[in-house]
Amino acid sequence: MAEIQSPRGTRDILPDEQPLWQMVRDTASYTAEQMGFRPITVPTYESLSLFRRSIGSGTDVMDKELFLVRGPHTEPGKEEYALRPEGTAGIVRAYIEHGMSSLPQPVKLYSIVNNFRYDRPQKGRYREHTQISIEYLGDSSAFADAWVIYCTYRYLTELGLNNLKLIINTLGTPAERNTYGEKIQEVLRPIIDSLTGDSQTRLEKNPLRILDSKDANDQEALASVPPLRSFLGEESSARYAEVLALLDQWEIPYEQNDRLVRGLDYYNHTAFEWLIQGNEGQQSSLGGGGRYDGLVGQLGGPATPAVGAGLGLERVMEAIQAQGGEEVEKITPDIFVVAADETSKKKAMEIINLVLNEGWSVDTALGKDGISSQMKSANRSGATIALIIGEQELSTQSVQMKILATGDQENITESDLVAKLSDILGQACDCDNCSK
RNA sequence: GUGGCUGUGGCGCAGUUGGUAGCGCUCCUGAUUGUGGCUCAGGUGGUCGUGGGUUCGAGUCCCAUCAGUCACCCCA
Repeated sequence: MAEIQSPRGTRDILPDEQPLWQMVRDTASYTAEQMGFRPITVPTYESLSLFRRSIGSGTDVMDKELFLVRGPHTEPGKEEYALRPEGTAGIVRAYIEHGMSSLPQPVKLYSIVNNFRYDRPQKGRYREHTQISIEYLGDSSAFADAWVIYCTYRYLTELGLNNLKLIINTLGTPAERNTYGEKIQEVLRPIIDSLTGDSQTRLEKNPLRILDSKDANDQEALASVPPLRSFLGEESSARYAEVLALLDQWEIPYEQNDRLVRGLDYYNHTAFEWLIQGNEGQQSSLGGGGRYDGLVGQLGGPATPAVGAGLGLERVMEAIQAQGGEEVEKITPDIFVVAADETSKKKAMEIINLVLNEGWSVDTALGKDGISSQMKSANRSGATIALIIGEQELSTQSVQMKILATGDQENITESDLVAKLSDILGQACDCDNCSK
């Protein structure tokens, strides 16, 4: 055990995992941009008050999971910052600060953000995790909701994930939400003693959150609470129906769930969550989102309707791994250059320069002496071709070209080298994204 | 924040009733001073998570602590 370890709840993604990790990230960016979302980068930490005003106290994220940031001379209560626990608040802050409300609406933004929550770590739950956060601002239509969901759907299916499940609900307008909250209080207050401690606290602070309690007694008590749907006005019901109809048209399967509330306070109308089925543990949620029409206004901007989503990229990666899917090839060099002795190393360095300029990837172990150990390195590097240079080659202006997989070797004059390498590497590599 | 289980070389593991810390893989060297994979031989690497305690003696027993993991809570 090393003396110094990575901080609790953080993890390293090592070189072997990087091809998959980068593919997960790149596909996220690609899908978002393909669907009109433009990239934005915002700071890793923001004013504490930003999160206080957006996420809302009474949520776990604010009450017990925030990483606070202070300067060495910060007076209490002044200049307080926090590492972001989620991406939306910072992006909305930037939208307001840079006057994006006077851009043509809607404004569609996305960002890949690392988020921090001071949770107790567990499989699939880290104190630092990465999300793609997509935000569709300035459009109140049901179509915007569907577009955001469609984007997340396309992303997840593009990665080859099956066993996906979309659950969806509507929370109605803030007024309808409040009315419903009061109804919950009215029904549950007389039997408050039968609820869990958490639910008792929530009954006063945030009654809707009781809905997704997993406790059997809580669920039993909730049976006598009418569904939220029965409190919706005609407009809200019609809006919800329209969202569902749009999902049907894109053939996105979903499951309605009256109890889906989500942990952040700013949602209204549509709320949704993506689950991965199979590992029915608690960490089956890949992410989710919803409409947050009040948020821009709450943060001091002009009243602006908006909808967004966030997906946890570590969980997406783990879901791919769990499916055993998506072979991502290890990154290996095209060419490995070997020099037999000191004088050959100079020529080897020229050759390296030449083939790098041609765009091939190169590795070498010129720090090692001896052809044998260099060839060993060449083999382990996974290179397609080894180029070997020694006294004989120097005197004949040539190199030995060896195909490592077969062991075939031939002597090539330097002037033919590039053409010959093109032949072989052109055949050997048929991927789209390599440098050739 | 609550509860269960687990911490032994880089990785995966063994270690009997307390009595000199081991194996496999990896890594390094050599057989093979102009050619890798296979094979064989040798070698590096551990104050047994950390700190106390019991004992003549602790990887092993006790306590604490840290970390991992699982389940709550909640989320991504």
